[in-house]
Amino acid sequence: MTANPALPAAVSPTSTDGATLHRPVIDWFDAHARDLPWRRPEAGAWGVMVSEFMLQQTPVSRVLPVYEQWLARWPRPADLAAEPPGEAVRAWGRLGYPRRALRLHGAAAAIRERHGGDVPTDHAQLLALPGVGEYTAAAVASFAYGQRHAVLDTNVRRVFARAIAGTQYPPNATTAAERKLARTLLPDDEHTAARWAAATMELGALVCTARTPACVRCPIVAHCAWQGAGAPEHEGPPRRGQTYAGTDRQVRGKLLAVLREAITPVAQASLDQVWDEPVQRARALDGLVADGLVEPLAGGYYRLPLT
DNA sequence: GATCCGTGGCG
DNA sequence: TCGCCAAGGAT
Repeated sequence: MTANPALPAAVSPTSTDGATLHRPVIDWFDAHARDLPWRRPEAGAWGVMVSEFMLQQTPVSRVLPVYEQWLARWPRPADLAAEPPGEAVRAWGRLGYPRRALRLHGAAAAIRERHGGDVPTDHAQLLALPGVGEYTAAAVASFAYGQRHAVLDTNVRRVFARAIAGTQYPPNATTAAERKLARTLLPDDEHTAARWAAATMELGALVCTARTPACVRCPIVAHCAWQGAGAPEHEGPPRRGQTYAGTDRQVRGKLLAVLREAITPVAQASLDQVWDEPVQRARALDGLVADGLVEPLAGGYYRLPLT
């Protein structure tokens, strides 16, 4: 990694190092961490994994009720794997991105087949599961099994961007420099590293928030490069806004909402009512079928997938 | 690396 | 009101 002339003092050894931050951040976490169900010991690795799938791009408040119902119905991976994938899609409700439900079902099946029904402890084996990427593999290994991994989600990236790099926001896509920084800042001790991972995420979620950070409540504000620089506004191109109205995603959502509520197969004519434009409507439905979220039947009927 | 993939709350 | 944002992953 080459020195960035735009960030002189921010990354210099005179500002701070990881060890300086560990204690105040972890102490703050011990005092202020939310009591979330997937953080309780009884959640187990499966509970942690379910929560991580649901929390991908979805706020905690909306995940909570679905998570409780999900774990009550499918307390082990094999319980979910025994059901049709469409049941996972139905139980997913309105969490959004329903392909996650399909992947979670697929992960449960893989856990049953390849790991004897137990969520694997090995990072590489976690990463090989459907729907498990770099972040989720590290999160499950760290939160469920107490291992030492750099857990780099949007919260942690924002905390590091401000505290270390001195910028308001991290880059749009995760960079090699960010990964290296996260590894450098990771405490040596395994248990402490796992606490650090959870603590930095929580700090980003509760204090170092995207819109209006509560710096007066920040345990490391005295070490924060961004605050030290006067909290400069983000420069450069705007961070990609995601339009939704009128997109295929909206149409897919409307189609799938009908199918989730239906116990019996749904006729084409019923699906046609959710969107006027026929070309886009057909494209959206084809996409759902291609993704395995919808199963086409003879005679123009559709349902959530049984296989 | 850019794009696609849902949904809803909030300032 | 409406753009922004929320514990990403797959292609």
